[in-house]
Amino acid sequence: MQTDLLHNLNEEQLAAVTLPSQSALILAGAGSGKTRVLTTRIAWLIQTGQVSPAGIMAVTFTNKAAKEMLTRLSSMLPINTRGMWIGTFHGLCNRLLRTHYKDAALPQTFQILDSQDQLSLIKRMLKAANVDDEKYPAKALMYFINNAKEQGLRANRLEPNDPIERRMIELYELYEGQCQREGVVDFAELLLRSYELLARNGPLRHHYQMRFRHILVDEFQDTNDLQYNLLKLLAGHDEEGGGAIFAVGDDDQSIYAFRGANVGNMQAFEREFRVKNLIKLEQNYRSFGHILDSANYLIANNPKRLGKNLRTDAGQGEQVRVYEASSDLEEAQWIIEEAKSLMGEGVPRSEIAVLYRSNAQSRVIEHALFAAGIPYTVYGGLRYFQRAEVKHAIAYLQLMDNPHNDSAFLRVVNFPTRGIGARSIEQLQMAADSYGISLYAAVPYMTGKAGSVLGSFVKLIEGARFETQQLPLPELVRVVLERSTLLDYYQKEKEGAERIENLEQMVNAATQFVQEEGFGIAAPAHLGPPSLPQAGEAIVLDDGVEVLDGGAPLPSVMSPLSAFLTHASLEAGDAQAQAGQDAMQLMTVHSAKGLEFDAVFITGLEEGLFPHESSARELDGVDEERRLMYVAITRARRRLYMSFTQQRMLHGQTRFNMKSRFFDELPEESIKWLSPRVQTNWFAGRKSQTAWDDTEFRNGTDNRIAQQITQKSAAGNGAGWRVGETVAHAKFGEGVIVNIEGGAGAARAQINFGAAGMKVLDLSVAKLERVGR
DNA sequence: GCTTGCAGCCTTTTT
DNA sequence: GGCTGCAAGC
Repeated sequence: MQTDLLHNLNEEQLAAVTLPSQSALILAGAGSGKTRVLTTRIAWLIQTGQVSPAGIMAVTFTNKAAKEMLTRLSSMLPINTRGMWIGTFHGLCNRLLRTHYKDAALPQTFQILDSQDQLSLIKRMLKAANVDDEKYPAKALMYFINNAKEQGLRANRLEPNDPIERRMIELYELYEGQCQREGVVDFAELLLRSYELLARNGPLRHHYQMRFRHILVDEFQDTNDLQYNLLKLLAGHDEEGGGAIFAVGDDDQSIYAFRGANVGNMQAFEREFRVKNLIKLEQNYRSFGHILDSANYLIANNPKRLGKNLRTDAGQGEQVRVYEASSDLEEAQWIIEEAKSLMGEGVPRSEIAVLYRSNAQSRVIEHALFAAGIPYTVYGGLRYFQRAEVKHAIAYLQLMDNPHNDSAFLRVVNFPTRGIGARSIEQLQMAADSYGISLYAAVPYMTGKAGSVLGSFVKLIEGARFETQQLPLPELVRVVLERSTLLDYYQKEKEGAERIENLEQMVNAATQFVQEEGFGIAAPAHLGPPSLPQAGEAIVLDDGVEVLDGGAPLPSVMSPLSAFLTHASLEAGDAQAQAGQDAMQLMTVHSAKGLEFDAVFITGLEEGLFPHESSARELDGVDEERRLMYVAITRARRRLYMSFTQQRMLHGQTRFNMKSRFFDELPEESIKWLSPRVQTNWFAGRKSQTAWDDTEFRNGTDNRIAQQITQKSAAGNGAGWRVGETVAHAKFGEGVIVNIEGGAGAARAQINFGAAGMKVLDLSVAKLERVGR
């Protein structure tokens, strides 16, 4: 088995896997065996004795990817992978901070806020500080804070440009204080704290630099600046004797710039680490020729690429089938017809995927599938650990582990109701504020009825904690579910059955967690898995304090409860649970990344939707949309469908979109148009247009901008102007009327002037001319 | 303290 | 169109 390690690799893959111990960049195209190269590289390094399992760190972006890597690795090598540093950025940072919590100035039981928690903490804070939430919306502040953190900036290092920003910075500072008091940490904080810990603590940094000789990074194009800097620190980039970084990525699949990912990190890495070996994996093992040609043609329209062309030995295969529907309903109907015939040809339902740009598009398709009685799964719904009832139960557990978590306190102090109203909480909040302590700690200062009711809540928590001290985690969870009366509460609810089920599922989740992480296994967990070199090596820090090396498995640094709570925040529980059911797959293009299917439908290929209208406003926005389209195309193995529609209901309005510009960027010979030449009588006065006849796109002034025409009954409105009509304005040039509002006489028109932007003009004042077409 | 109704929201997503 | 969050009313 082990000798076969390098057997089935192609030349490029082999070269990448067996590179010398230097930093390297692997440009891995879609379907080129990227994960395979990563895992084989790790196995090869270990097998050839270049490094021990403890000397490897491998970072991914999702838990799923990390799990996949671990599974494949253990099938390649007879080693116990538990305790190896393979995980997500956040997971590994958590591990580091748990081990060195004192040096990171965190309480031992610090808890992790997910985005929901973070937002509600900010809202609560803004309210308490009497901040005008019109002027400083919680979401905007959250965005501001996360953004700053992702650039490695604390409040005291930010320079305000205006009074608003000055206030934002103050609020950022206030937020940090609140988190510190509560002993909670948001996602970005996990990374920033880790970065600061290593940056400030020389011996600790040095220790990890010496330990991790090989750092492997998956999806490198998705790293943000903070992550990149953390990697630089760990690899000892500026210092002597640093380790090697093996970065794998694909600039063409960078689709997360909107959340801070910086593709530029790839070039920066190449430059800063003086990468000698840039290897391209261009052999594709997934798709047939016409599909790959389409992807290659399309992406060639992007400037600023590192450059790469996928090829296949599989032959041309079938052409890409394109369909123009008359409406979104009809588009859905067509998908079903085609899917049925695919199933008739023996394609399993789970091998048929329907992709769309935004979640809102799924509804119509779901309706149609439901009516047709075809089983389907929608990805991207509410995840297990985010469900309200589960969050409630988690909050009880959080309070037992860290009572100063105010968010958890507020969530359940009166749920199920126990007569603690808004007024009591207000008083409690005041007491807490005046002493600068948590709500929980402030309870003893309360008097009267409120005092006694709150007191009994505290007793409930303390009692549960005492009672469960010696119990294994799953038992503990069960006891808490009962003592909190959550189960009773939902038993009485009419619609509570599913919630009860979810709560009981928590006991199972705890059982599974304990098994997987090795809590409560007969052999003392702190000794680590047998095949791993002793990971709990002691490090002596500056202050003479000895700490364990962070490579120690979780059971030696955390209580089962703390660890379980961490797991709940870091791993939203992708328990889509419907596994086993053979169902068609519905998802956004974003969530399809990394997956593949025999047949793929890319739907809603319309200007304004895909590329999305908001992308026009962003720098290089359309390029990112094109990469998104590239990702979508390369999901398909054998058959690819694309569709667009003349008319679509979105946000309660009917929109008439042009077909996507991306169609113009595909190779003609790879495309097969399925729809007949449909006459599209959008509105009188406009030449009817054939769907795929490009001449109008190419010759028109710029019809691409003339999108999204909102249908309104324009008749009788504003001096006979019609929605959709092309007009000319002395200053703004040519534009298309997008909307008309107000009655006759006081009518205004919203007009898209393309380059000059969207304007609202008063029709009785503006001098407009009709442009005959 | 709970239910009801209305205004405002709406790109993509993981941790 | 449909969901969420908040305020008014019972």
